[in-house]
Amino acid sequence: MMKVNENQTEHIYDERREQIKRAALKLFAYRGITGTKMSMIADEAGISQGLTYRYFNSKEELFTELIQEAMDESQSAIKNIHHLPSTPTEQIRALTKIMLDESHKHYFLLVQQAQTSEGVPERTKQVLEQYSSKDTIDQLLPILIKGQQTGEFCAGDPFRLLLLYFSVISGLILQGVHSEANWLEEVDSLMKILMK
Amino acid sequence: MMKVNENQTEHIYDERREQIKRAALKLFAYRGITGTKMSMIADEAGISQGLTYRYFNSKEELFTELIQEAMDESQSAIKNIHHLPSTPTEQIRALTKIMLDESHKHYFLLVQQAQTSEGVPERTKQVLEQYSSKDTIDQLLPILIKGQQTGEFCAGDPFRLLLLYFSVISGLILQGVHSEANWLEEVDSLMKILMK
DNA sequence: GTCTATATCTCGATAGAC
DNA sequence: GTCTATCGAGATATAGAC
Repeated sequence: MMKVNENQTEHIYDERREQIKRAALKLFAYRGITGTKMSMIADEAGISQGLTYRYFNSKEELFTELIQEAMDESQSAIKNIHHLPSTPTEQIRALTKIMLDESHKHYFLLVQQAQTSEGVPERTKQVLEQYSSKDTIDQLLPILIKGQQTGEFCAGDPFRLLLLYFSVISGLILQGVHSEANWLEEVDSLMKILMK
Repeated sequence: MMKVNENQTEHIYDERREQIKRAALKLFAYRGITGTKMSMIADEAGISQGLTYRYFNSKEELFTELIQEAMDESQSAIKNIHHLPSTPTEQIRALTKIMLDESHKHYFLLVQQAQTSEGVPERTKQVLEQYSSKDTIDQLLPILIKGQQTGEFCAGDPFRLLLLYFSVISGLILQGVHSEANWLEEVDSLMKILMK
């Protein structure tokens, strides 16, 4: 008969954890780990600074957990692409749109921040390497090669082409942060990089 | 007869200033202003931490001076493009190569960092706005429009096309930091964004 | 569970010896 | 001119009251 209460307590606990993570994601994505203070995260989440440490042992742990989530998220986005039964062009277009989409932006920004700035803790680097951009691209290689065979995509080293393409997308997301630009409408312009 | 000594002293002073600036540029570009500690800059320059303050009043001043320099540098790169008497395609290609070039990379990265991360001091923001990316693109508009008239470039809003293109370049530079990729060979792939 | 208070540390900036 | 020592602000992380 203790069960219900226990579950409820656990539920509240998880909720608060998520609340802190949402606040932290937003801040980390825009300001990086060194530029984000724990007090800012607490403010954004509407709780006291000290309480944050009841849910996360350190700033580093919080940051790393978010990176892990972001990686999982992008992995599953790529997995889903393969299940869409359409042309390579449409598959890449769909993935591009997901990446540029408002709801995924923070995650991609966070990873971008972590990969480019050097003030990242050792523990976090390990998570980043675990799913390297190389693996991500390896998964997309079959799609690109098929597109080259059908004549939709241009010739050239498929790996290098994909690396270029996704570097471009990542860069655009970062750039768009301030300019308020919405590159979603420019997907076709971007895809010209891959097209014949 | 004091003149010679005075000049020499001044020369040594300027040399050291440049030495600090070189060290700071490298660090700021990769780690941002909040991720870079004055002690790191001093280490990189091979001097003591305290000495840095004999040459710059504050970290902010050092950062802002570098931003100013980076802006001047990119402005003059764009000015020079107009004096090259060649086709629009060649002009844009030349500018792209300059931006991706090793020697300019740090400057472009620094500006990128400053424009995207939020922990930037107020004074620096003013310098950034002084030469906004809008002005930069405005200067290149005639080239793009000419290219559209000659049929080299694709149709579409010239401003939006250029903004997209230079966002792509900036993003690539950032992305390339760690992957050691050299996108110089990919200039033609990138320019497909603009081409017919 | 949550907040306030505080110990501890890190960093920017200054002071003073050489 | 340069270094070492140190101050003071602000941040992370902990402790203790409610």
